[in-house]
Amino acid sequence: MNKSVSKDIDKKRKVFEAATRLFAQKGFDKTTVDEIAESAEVAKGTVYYYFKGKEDIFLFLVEEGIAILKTRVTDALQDNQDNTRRALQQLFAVQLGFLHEYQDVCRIVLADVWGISSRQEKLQELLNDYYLVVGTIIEQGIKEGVLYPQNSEVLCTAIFGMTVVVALHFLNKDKPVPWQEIENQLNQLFMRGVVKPV
Amino acid sequence: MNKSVSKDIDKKRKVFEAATRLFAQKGFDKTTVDEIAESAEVAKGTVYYYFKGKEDIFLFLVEEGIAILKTRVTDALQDNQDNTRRALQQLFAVQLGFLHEYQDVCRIVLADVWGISSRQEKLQELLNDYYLVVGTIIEQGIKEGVLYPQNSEVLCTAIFGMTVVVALHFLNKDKPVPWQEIENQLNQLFMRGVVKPV
Amino acid sequence: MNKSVSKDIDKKRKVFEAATRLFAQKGFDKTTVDEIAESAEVAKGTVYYYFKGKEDIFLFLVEEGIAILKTRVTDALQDNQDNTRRALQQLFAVQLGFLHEYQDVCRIVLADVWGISSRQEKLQELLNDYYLVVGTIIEQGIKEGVLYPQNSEVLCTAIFGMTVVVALHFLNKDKPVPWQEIENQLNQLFMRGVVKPV
Amino acid sequence: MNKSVSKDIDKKRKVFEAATRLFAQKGFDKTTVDEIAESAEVAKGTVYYYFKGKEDIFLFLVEEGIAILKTRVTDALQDNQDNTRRALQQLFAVQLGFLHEYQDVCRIVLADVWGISSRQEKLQELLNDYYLVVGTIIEQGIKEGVLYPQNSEVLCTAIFGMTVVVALHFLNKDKPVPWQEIENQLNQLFMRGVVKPV
DNA sequence: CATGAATGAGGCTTCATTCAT
DNA sequence: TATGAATGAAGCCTCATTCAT
Repeated sequence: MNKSVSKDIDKKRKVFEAATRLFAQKGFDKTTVDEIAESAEVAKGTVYYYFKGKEDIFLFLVEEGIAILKTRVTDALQDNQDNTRRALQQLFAVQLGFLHEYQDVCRIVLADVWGISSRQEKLQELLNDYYLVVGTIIEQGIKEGVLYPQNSEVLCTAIFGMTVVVALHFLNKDKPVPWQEIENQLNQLFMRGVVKPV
Repeated sequence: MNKSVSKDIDKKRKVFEAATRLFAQKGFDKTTVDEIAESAEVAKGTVYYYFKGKEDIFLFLVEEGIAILKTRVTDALQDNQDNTRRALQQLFAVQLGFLHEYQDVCRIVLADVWGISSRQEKLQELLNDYYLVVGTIIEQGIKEGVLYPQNSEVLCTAIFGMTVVVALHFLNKDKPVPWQEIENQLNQLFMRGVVKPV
Repeated sequence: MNKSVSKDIDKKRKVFEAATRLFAQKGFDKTTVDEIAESAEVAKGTVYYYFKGKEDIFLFLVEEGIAILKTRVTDALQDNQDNTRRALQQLFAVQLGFLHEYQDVCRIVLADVWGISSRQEKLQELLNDYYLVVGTIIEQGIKEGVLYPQNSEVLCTAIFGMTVVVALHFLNKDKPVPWQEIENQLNQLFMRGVVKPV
Repeated sequence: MNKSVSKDIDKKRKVFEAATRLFAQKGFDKTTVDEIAESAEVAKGTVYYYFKGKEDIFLFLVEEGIAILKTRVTDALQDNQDNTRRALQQLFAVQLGFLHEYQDVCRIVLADVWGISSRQEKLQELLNDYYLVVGTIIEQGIKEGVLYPQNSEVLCTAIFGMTVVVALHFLNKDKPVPWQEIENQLNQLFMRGVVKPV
């Protein structure tokens, strides 16, 4: 009985994982349900037993992904509530770590967040939720005088954008990603910019 | 004869523009050739008279887009070869301007650039070409001692990522985009970071 | 044990009744086994425990329906063997009463009886059986000189057709069906036609 | 060029005729688009080039069928406006003639007019339209004192029902249908009933 | 040059049925 | 006796592409 229960979860998870892999590789539209089923080693009907449809898998997957990122970031920021400097450093670390672990989900999100279909609307909602979390810590830093005054919306989208694009760029290459170097450099960028003072 | 030639060019351009518009609105896959033809006010066969197929329109469009961006950036950098500080400022201005003017093309490219399948490879090649241009000026700046020493690949992908994601984020909202504010803020980020010195 | 037996019967009946309801509402093909199971408040497997399949439920239901009608008509006719006039009156009364009481079954049967494929053949056989019963009384009436000489096959199918179509027409409207008026009018039609003699 | 035009019409008509045949034989739900295409000797895509979908074919077919019947009946009734007796006789003749020619459409209508899905609603609307035409002549006959006073709605549905069911019953047999005998007998039914006066 | 009728491969989804428990 | 997870055949429909004119 234990076995059957674990098996059930197995099948749903297998579908879920196969879909993530394939969506990241080929995009939502180019991925067929047949491929998902085959890659998950279940019958096509099984996909529909656990999910209402292709769209449903997508949403499930993205929601879960962003939820995890949000949780991690929230936790990290809360642990450093009294130290904005450290909080920002943690932000980079957490985002890069997430990219490392969940690069597939990130690719999916990035590929679909532009455009205007209904699917994207839901996605942007989720992402905006996430920006809010980061925005809060930034505004707090500005109020405390730790950060220069500036538009927090610009800043947190910039942070997200640079982290993600840098990471995905390196992940696309065959060489191992210099995670530590990236993290350090982004931190430096934040601490002093890139242009030396005159 | 003059008339017929201008008409021909007209039809090809109309198809091209309709495709751009639709790809940006609904994505490559969700756009049908029927729609393109209708939106361009030509018969479906005409689309195939001027382009080899849907994919062909896409490539045409993307190549042209990136070529324009590359030209603009190259020009801007060359005009400021002796002043890295100004060159970087111009880089932001040009990138943001391009996003503003060609947001349709940008959406299309960006929606497709993050996967790892075959079509994306072509795209990434084009993008890497572009990174090279930007990388050159950065390395020069480092050598000249104007920029802090750092990995130029990280920096130029970071620049690209932050610009793009910020711009598209604001373009997706209904309000007008605060282009000037964004440009200033990204410049400041580069000049001094965001964290005040202790 | 008593309890379990009564329960069993309960479940089979519940499935049967749910199926009847749904078949009448949405037709055989548009009704799914899932719906039947849900509507009967049993698991899907249970449906297959009691019936060989969807088709089996259908046949069970139709056979039972026609059998009831046949019994009622036979009884009514036998009670009036010596009075053809009354027998015909009873025929209308019984048919209309049956349509009233079993309109679900009637809809199901009637929706399927007019094709010419294999399933319908079985149905038409059952119906022909029924026609025979009615035909007998008519022929007797003719022989006795109570009815005008005529083709009994035409007459009994006409009786069936007019009764059914009239009844279902009114059942499809939202207003209450004027059963008594219909019965009287059909009787009058048989007694004197609708056209006044010149 | 003439040829191509006639060919075009040909293809649409071929689809249309194949669908009619199959719907009548196996019912709407049991008929697949593949079968329609194959039976019409066109590619599956062609079916969708001319019709929006299976439902669309159905509607087209039924609308056309009922429209023809309505026209014929209207014409016949108008030709006998001053003679209700003859008008009724013509009504039987026209209905039976229509059943003879368009038995497929009739089967389809009959099979689908019961039940309550959206498809049927449209159908019942069409049929009610038809009843109205027949109802008018009946009411006129009553007003003129040619017919016995009675509910015209009951009468015209009864006429339709008996005609159709009788005709289809005989068409289902292998023997040739005794059209003349049926027509005469139904006329007699209307002129004097079936029961001799005491 | 330009057209649009015609195609057929391929995608998404539904659902009756089976079977291990 | 009763269940419900799992299946896969089969249906409907879309759409990029071709080709005769």
